[in-house]
Amino acid sequence: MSSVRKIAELAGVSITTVSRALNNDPAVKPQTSKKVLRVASRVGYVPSIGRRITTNIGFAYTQERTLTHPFDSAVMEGVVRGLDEHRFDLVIINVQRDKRPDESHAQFFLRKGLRGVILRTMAATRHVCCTIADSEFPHVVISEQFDAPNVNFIDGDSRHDSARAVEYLISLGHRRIAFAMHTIPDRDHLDRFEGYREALAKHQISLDEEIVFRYPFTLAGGGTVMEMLMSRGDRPTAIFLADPLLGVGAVKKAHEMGVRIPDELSVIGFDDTDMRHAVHPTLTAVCQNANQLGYEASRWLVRAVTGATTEPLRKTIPTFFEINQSTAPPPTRLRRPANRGEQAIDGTTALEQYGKTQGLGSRGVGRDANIRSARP
Amino acid sequence: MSSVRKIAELAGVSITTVSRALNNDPAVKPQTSKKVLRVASRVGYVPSIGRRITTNIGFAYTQERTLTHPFDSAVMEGVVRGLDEHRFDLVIINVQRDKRPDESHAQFFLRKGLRGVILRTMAATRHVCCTIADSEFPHVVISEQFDAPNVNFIDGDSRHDSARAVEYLISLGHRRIAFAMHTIPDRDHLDRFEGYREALAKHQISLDEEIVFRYPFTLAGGGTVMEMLMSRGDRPTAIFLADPLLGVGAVKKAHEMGVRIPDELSVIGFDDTDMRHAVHPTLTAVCQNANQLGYEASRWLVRAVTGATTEPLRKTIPTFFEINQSTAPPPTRLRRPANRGEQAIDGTTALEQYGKTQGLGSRGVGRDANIRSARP
DNA sequence: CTGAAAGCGCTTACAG
DNA sequence: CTGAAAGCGCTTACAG
Repeated sequence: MSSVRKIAELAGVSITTVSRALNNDPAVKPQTSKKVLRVASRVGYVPSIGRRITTNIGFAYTQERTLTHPFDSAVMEGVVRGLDEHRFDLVIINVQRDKRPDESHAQFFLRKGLRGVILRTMAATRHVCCTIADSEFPHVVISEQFDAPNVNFIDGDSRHDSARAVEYLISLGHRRIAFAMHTIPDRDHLDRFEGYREALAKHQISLDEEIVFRYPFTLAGGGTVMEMLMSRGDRPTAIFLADPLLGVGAVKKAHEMGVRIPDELSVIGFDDTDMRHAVHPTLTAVCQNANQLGYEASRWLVRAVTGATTEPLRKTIPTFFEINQSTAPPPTRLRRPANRGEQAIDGTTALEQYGKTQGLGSRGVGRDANIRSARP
Repeated sequence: MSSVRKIAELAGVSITTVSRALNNDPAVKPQTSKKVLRVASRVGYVPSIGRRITTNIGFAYTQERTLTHPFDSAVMEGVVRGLDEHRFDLVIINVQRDKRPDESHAQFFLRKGLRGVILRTMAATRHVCCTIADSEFPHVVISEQFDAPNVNFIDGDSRHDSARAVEYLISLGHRRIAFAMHTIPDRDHLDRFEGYREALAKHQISLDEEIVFRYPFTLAGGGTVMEMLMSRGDRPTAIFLADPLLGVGAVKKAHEMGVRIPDELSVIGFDDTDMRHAVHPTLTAVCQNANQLGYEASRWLVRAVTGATTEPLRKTIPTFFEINQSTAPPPTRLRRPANRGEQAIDGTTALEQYGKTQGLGSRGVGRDANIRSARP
């Protein structure tokens, strides 16, 4: 509903200056431009076509696009579903390609006619999200977390359940546990790494950087991880892979190499959707609902831009830990005490014991009776 | 570049009438409206914001959205990649939700400010694509084929290779071969079914509708297919699943049920991306590059709307047939003559023989030396 | 059912 | 570096 006229009024300048600021005219004094853009973002300005108003929400990456990753496609489906409720559309935009070097992000989004933007980011470009938040342009960051109070975000906290997953391996008797993550980490992968470190530290197992693998999150990447893992002299008895494609690729390669899961090697994966069920044995995994992240993000965003809410979005959705068939005690010859003063026990019994400590019967450990984490 | 003014001139009406026609004002005589809209589509009208012009291409389903299917996410990635070259953006629109009942598709797209549209459709809604083509609105249909000369499309012809795949099974000695496809078929699935029928007919094997399965294209759907298949008294020795998720889900369930692939059951899948490599054994599969379909579709479309080309798009990309480890001769007790007058032979030999008839050495049959189909 | 005219939204040459 | 004014794009009340 806000026109250049209204912004001009609020910012105390002429409509000419507003138009120039929005279009990044270098003639405008930076200070004036900044003021205008802030007002424009705040009142939710969108260039209108005649009397009509656009209903476009942007989907932007601060780094490379990863559209085909199961996480992204699930997020996008959820986003589109959330937009349905207010009849908004999703525009996939390319910031690197289209943002002019001398233009701010908010300016760029306004120029594109966007009402708001959903951001995907990685650790190295988190600061871009803060800049956007500072400009007051309506936004939600998916899958990162921020201390700055003006950044809207929604994420899944996988650290707690990652630690829990690794502790589960330790409880089964594993002491030498490998870890795999994406080459370029995002918050999620770092969280999972942090959970892994935490669990090891808690049980006085020292972290061996030699068995922390960083490969692209593809099936092939997972295959390479498995090859690297099994080629070692001091072979780990378990691995936690912090990404669905890494997990599936690793299991596939294990089959090819004749590595029996879970008899010879226990594998814990991570799942954003249902990929843990694609392989055999079904992966024990830390899971999050990526579709829900997208849905809640976009639902909040349309409500924010339509004025239906003025609350910020700062939400963390719990993940859950699901025990399936890819984990078991380590092979007997490699078994060691699980904890100080506690002898490692026969595989099935260990599994049953874990079930019992969780308040489940011995039959409760398995796919149909998932152990879901409580928040700490 | 075309304004209401120009359209008015070309259509021989006032700009008022043009505006009304574009906005679906019921006061306009249907005949006048149709004429105006045709001119608007033809000259590539887009409502402009001030002096700027939108660069949005729509992505629309004529039926339900299937965004998370590997085919769709690969297509979308390719589409976005193709748009990069001319700095266009992709808007995911929802026709069912937003198109007013009394509004034409072209009207709807124009109102949304789209320069062109990429269409995904199923067999039951093919006619919508024809209507859109008749309105002369810039479009490409992905993965269907049309006789009408004004419909632009790009598809992969999977019929030929589907027949080839089934013939390969027959050459291995299989006579009882099941088939699985999505509940609501699109052109692709029907093509694959047609290929299956063709191959059976060619070898005088009668088609048994009892072993033609129709389930949703999900992992769970594939699992159900496998359960249904194995619960039969007259168990088939092979199955061709016309969808990647059906294939992966079926293999997973086979593992769970203890069905050995390919010893007890040969499985041929279909792959749009690289999912055949996600399972063990790697699926013998008919494959197409969905990413390329998307890329070529959007690349042509932006060239068409920017006037860089005036050629129509009517392209069929060949699929290819890749032999991997999920296929072998049927179990001995079930083996029957592969063809009239030709005795079935020992498994390995049959495989080698097929390799030889294809001009490959006996080592040539396998993942690293794919048999790619020539067009007929 | 159609159009001339009024009027808002936006941008841009011109003036300061 | 900024603004008043001209002017295009579009829509809509008003007239016929």
